[in-house]
Amino acid sequence: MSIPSATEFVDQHRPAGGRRSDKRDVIVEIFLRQQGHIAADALVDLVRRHDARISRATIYRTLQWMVDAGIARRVDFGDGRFRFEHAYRHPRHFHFICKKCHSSLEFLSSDIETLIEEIAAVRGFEPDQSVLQIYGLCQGCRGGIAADRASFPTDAVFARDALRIAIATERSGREFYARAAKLTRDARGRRVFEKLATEEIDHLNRLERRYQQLLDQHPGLEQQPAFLFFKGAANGLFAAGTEELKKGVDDRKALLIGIRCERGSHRFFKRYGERFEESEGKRVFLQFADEEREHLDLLIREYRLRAPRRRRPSRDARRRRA
Amino acid sequence: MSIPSATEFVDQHRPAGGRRSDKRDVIVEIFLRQQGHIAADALVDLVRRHDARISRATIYRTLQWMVDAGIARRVDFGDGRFRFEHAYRHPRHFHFICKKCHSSLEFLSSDIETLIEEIAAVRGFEPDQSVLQIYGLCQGCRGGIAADRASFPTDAVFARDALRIAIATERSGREFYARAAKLTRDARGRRVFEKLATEEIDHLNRLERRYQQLLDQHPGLEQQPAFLFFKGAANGLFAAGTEELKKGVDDRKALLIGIRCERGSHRFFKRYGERFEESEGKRVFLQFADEEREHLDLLIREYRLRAPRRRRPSRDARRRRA
DNA sequence: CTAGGTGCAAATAATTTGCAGAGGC
DNA sequence: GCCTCTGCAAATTATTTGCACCTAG
Repeated sequence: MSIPSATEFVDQHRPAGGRRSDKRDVIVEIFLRQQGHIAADALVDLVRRHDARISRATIYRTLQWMVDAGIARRVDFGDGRFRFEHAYRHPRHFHFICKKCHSSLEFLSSDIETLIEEIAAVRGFEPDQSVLQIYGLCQGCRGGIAADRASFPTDAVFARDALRIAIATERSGREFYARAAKLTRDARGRRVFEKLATEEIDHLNRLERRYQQLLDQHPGLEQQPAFLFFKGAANGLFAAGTEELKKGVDDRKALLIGIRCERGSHRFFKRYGERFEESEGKRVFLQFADEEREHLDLLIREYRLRAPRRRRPSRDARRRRA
Repeated sequence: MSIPSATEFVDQHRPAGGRRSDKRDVIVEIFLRQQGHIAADALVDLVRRHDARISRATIYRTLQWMVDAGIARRVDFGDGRFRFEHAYRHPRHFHFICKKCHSSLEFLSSDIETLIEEIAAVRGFEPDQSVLQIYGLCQGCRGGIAADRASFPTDAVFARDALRIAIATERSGREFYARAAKLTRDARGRRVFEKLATEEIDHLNRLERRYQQLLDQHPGLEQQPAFLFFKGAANGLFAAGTEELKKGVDDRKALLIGIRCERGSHRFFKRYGERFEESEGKRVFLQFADEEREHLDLLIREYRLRAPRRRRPSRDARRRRA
């Protein structure tokens, strides 16, 4: 389950019944080396520099082949020509497009995607892919400081942001459980929350170590602007639990609240992670989802072990028995 | 300040130093009669049916002229040709595009637009216009019931949705003030909240009358699917106030809370209304914004009138005086 | 041997432009 | 009369295709 190399990535996507060809391999290889998007014509230039005998038609055909195979995506900035960007370690995303210098910034927003899905459901539409392009002026062209166009692999930034979301989620979980422990009078319930809080701290530490590792691997990564924006993920998950705390909570109830939170977290990360092509970021999402799932299973087992508190049989029952 | 007719709309947008021409007028007139979007070629057919001597080039040139003047918008569905839609009583919007039957549904989401602005600000980008196209399968092509393609003027649906948001906001305001009145122990504070609640009911009634009027004007309008989606507007505004109620509130504090809520509401509707071309929906937004502003001013005056409660001078002060 | 793959040149398709003449102000 | 608008045909631009040839399996 490790991340494939570029060659493996292409091989995985190669359609059955196709033949190999040196020229196509050259074109694909040069294409995959590109950061961001490239127009067909620009790719022709690049390829020609390498081998002048490769014709323009072949390059167009290969581009089409890559799009069909899922190796490339065709994007349209509305200026009458298509650009292509590769999918290798490069999730689908949205674009800010500068009208002046024609540069573009990439980003993704889980919140926007969630809203799109909600609205589509209301209108009975089954969305398949969304194109969001925001035209305007970039920082540089507005006379501000130009954002550094250092070409970090999107994948690394994506992984970083995925980890940041995971960390934010754990933090918010830790805070919730700590607060819950303070508020809970029932001793057993309190102990459950305390344990949950400790576990969140453990998990948080692990995530933070992994984050640090990633930063060590890519010096300067932390300063890269955000790629993946999210608000709902971390904020929404624990909100529902807060209300219930007021009613007083015993150990089983506490476990139930924990189960609900972990399940929400698990689902969000699972669902979101599944949306992406193989990449470090996808792995962060899915791994975190798995970890939440494990924790969830543990809580469920714990819940089942604790028999419901014996209640004094009701007056009716006592009378009937007598 | 009434809504201009189509002719007035064109005249308002006509650039200075241009000359009139019958042919162009014909093209513009036929174009403005269209619902939804139309490809240049299709417009050529339509215009030719009216006057066969108008050349293709003139129609392309007029289309360009309309886009420059802000009468038309050019939209790109990525299939290699542009479509045009007019701006007259037709706010900018997003599209669901069916990959099978090539139909399209229009919608707008204040929440998505807010998120876009927030993200743009973080990335230092100054957004000017956003293109959001969601490709997939429409209800009809999925084998469900086809949505009725009854061609309601977008403007009417937009106005309806704007009123719905305003009504939802008032409702949530009324509920908040009623709850606040119940929770407030201080008699003067309670009376302030009670008065606010009554005022909201008045306002709500007025809005509902207006809504009914609109429905009477356009039979079948209520059944049209939603065009404008919103979640944040009504929900978010009164949330902050709820926390404060717990701390106990006197009349001045109650007024302050009311002021904050009305101000939030005013700002949202003002800002959102200003984004649109002249239309019934824009008017609903701006009028509602004005009404909130009036209410706000009233509250502020009321607040100023009420002197702060006299406090017993502190022990230090008494000692100093002695 | 045969189904793809490739090169070349020609075709396409939507849109734009040069230029001569028509027409609004 | 001047400057803009219009019609026609030719140009442009990015992309696709027909066809003869090539080559991997």
